[in-house]
Amino acid sequence: MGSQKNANDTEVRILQAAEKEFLEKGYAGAKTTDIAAAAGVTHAMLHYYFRTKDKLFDKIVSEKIDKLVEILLGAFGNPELPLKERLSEGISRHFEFLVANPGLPRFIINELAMHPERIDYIRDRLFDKTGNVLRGIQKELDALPGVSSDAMMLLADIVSLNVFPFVAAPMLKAAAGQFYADYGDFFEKRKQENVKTILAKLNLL
Amino acid sequence: MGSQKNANDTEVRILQAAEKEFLEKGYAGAKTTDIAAAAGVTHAMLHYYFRTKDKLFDKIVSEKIDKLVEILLGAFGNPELPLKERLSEGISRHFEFLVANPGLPRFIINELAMHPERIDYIRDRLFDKTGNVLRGIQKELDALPGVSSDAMMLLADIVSLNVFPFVAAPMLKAAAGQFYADYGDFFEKRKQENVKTILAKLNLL
DNA sequence: ATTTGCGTTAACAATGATGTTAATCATAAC
DNA sequence: GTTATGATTAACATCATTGTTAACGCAAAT
Repeated sequence: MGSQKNANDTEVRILQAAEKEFLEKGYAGAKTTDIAAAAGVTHAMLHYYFRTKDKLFDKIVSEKIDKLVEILLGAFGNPELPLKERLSEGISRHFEFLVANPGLPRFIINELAMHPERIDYIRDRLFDKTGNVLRGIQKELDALPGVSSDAMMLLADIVSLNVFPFVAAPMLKAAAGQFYADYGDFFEKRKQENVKTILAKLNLL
Repeated sequence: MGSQKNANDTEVRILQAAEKEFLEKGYAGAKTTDIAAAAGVTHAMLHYYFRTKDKLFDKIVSEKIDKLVEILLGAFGNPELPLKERLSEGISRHFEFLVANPGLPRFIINELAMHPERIDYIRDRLFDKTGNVLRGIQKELDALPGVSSDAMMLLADIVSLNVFPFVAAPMLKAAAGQFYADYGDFFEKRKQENVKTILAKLNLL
């Protein structure tokens, strides 16, 4: 099958440009013409490959949700480790994933706020599996002396603490700038702090 | 000075409709015609009172930022209370403010992500004053036995824990639904949990 | 070398969104 | 009751955005 110049290369270039635009500006803020321009093609190509803006957006969303699900399961789903290591390593891995994908949480949050139906897609992929992970962690929590904790709450704690610095980056950047010379300092310290916060709560320090 | 029917009433109706639309859909997603329709007037009125979509949006953003600043200072800025009460009451007040304004955090977060310049506006109103509050809290933290903590980090912890349930509401709703009969249960428990998390971290329980 | 077929483009069509303007209406002031 | 004024509307103008289509080009297959 022949092609003029790039063929399938342009398809991925459009996808990459679309990802960047959608993550930065959201569905309504991103314009198909801008995406095409950033990909270096006419915007007709975008329609040629993906038919509509919606379909293109859908593709990005699903891909990103899958990635998110994968990392969450991977980070906390290792039942070999003792609880303390399982949690501290899980928190760190989750945080580092966010460092590598800083725009992702805000994107997902907004998408779910606009289209709550899509939560079903997440539930199907995530909660069946996390259900087991959470029940496993719950068992270990119940065995902890002097602490009554709830695995669901704990997961909410962890995700809250880890995600917030990324969704609120500009605000924290300004706030941290008053106390930290370098924003990178603040960020790195933040990861350790979150581990500390969770372990302290469980009396595991 | 005469008027046809409502006069200044329509101005506030437009503002209310605009607030709702902008909070729900963001700047790009909200349409001036929809706002006008929701306010029960022609969209020409919107331009008559506010000239442009941008100016209207600006008005909402500034108002909301002011409100946010006010609540943060009010919640944690009482130096009469001992640290433990100051924190637990601050966390609760902040959380309850969010219950009453659940869409606000996502709105502010997105606005700042799109227009980071506006952080200057926040800094001018907030950080001069929070600087003092934070330094005051820091002094008390330094006096705590066996804990080395950082007021800036502590504030980040608190805001993270409190804000996340609201920005990630659909996700948490689905997740909590697996473990809690009622989402309201989860939510109320969450407030207490956040107080507990912070106090545990400071060994104040 | 002709045909076939996908990739690509430019131009166009249609719709939607923002912003403007001239005319109308209601009310208060005189 | 006439006038003056601000509020309101309908209609319009303009521009941006999404989506389509017809023509063109390249490369491989025959």
